[in-house]
Amino acid sequence: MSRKISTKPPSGMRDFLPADIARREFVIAKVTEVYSRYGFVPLETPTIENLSTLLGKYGEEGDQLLYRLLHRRDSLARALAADDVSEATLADQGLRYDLTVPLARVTAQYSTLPKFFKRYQIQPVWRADRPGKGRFREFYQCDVDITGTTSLLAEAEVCGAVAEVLQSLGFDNFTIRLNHRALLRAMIRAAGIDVAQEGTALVAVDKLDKIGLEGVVKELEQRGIEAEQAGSLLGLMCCEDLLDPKSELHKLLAKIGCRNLMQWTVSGISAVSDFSEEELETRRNEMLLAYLARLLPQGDEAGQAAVKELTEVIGLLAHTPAGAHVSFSPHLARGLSYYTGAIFEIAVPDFGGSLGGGGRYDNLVGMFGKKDIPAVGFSLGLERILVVMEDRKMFPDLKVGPEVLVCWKGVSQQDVLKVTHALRRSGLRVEAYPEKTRKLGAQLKYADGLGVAFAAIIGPEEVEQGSVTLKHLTSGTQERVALGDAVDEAIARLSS
RNA sequence: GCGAAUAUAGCUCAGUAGGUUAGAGCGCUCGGUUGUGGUCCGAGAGGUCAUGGGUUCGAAUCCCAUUAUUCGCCCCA
Repeated sequence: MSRKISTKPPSGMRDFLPADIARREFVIAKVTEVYSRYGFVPLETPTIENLSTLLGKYGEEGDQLLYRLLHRRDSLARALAADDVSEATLADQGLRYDLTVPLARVTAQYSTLPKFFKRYQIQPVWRADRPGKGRFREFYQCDVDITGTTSLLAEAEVCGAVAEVLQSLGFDNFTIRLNHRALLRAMIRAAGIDVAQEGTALVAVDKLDKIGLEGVVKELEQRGIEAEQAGSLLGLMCCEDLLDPKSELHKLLAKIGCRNLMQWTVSGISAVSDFSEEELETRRNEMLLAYLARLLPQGDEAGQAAVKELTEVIGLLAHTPAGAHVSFSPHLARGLSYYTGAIFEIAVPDFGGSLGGGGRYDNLVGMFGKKDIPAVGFSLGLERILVVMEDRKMFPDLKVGPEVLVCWKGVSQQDVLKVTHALRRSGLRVEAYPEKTRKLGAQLKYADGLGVAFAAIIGPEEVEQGSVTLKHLTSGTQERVALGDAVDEAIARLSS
């Protein structure tokens, strides 16, 4: 025996055994079916991209999580011999980090693509991240994107497609959270926070669900943002809570001494008054947007435009499968830096982390130095979906492997193959026991372990009369039938 | 990147006042005579106790380092 070598796959990466593949393919089949019905076409791009393609698209954090590939052969020797040897000089390529940037590259590269390129792409991506539950270093994303238009109909289409995928998989209580990059920026401005602090502020707010209001204020203070500004930001981002004078948020702002609190409360009352009581239930999103429009300075055109855009998107989404699931979430902030407009994220109850996310990115294609092409897309995380579906036992009984094992004794291997093929011609999934055994029992035991429904037993007598003995393993009953149509009938009879 | 815990058979785990030959369950192999599995009974194989060093007459057990895994923090699908 040679030295022991670890047989585990690398950390954060997995082997997909046959049963895993069955579940993955089940989900992928639904995804492709829905996406193609929405008019999306498939695309695949290389595992490896040049670092120049990848770097600078995902923000600083993202750049650090890239898997980088060393130069090869002579150029590696040259890189090592150079004066300044670092991660940056030793690598020139990397594994793709997502599917959006490769799409942007492809869109910039091929002028022959349709003006409105609707593509879906289901491939693995790699991130040199710390693995955890539902979090891997190699994982599949299922992306849909539409390039070439700023029309909000595109937003509605990608959200509708994603919602329909989730519905067809059996999810009913998911939420598509919706926000807007420009709105986030407007809220930060309105709170009196320096735009340079935007990134750090959003990171802190993103933790709201985890650490609570007080926690966010503390976190923001640690990052050099004063309590009052922090409070104002929270007031804007959680304005729904402002409508309730008894909410935690109200107490917090009062404690901090937020100057706007009184005026904001009044705006809230007036925003609510435009809607009937019934409408407040059904049109919560529109009401919140109307409220936010009052909270932001009227002169902030970018902010007001963002509110208007979101209102339109929500109006359009009402006519798609996403309509009932969309929820305007002003504190939603997504990490990737390339988003420019609407941003989305999918949440399901009792699962930390999202099933997917997306948004509009109008400047990404232009970063390749060609003309700007606007785009919007949505990405589903396949493993997240699988984790949740497994937890909730949402999979049907997926058949995998053969349904018949040919067991034999006292006959030639030629006879075994003859019968095996005859059974396969009936459309059955058939495996033949490959080795000669002394005991038939060993073969039946193997059949049991395989999980096949039937054993097809042949011996000299069966070969003689061109028949086969079919044994139904769960019931133990068996019949000897002639090869051919009689097999189908016997299988149906024994299965029932 | 920081903190904590864990590492014994293919799998799940027992096993400390340091003491012969390291155990169990499951799984695996063989047997309980002819062409019938699951249950039952019997037998067997399988471990340099993560790796390297130290303390000791003696280490799976105590100490140190390394590696890997898991869980928090950070960030994300």
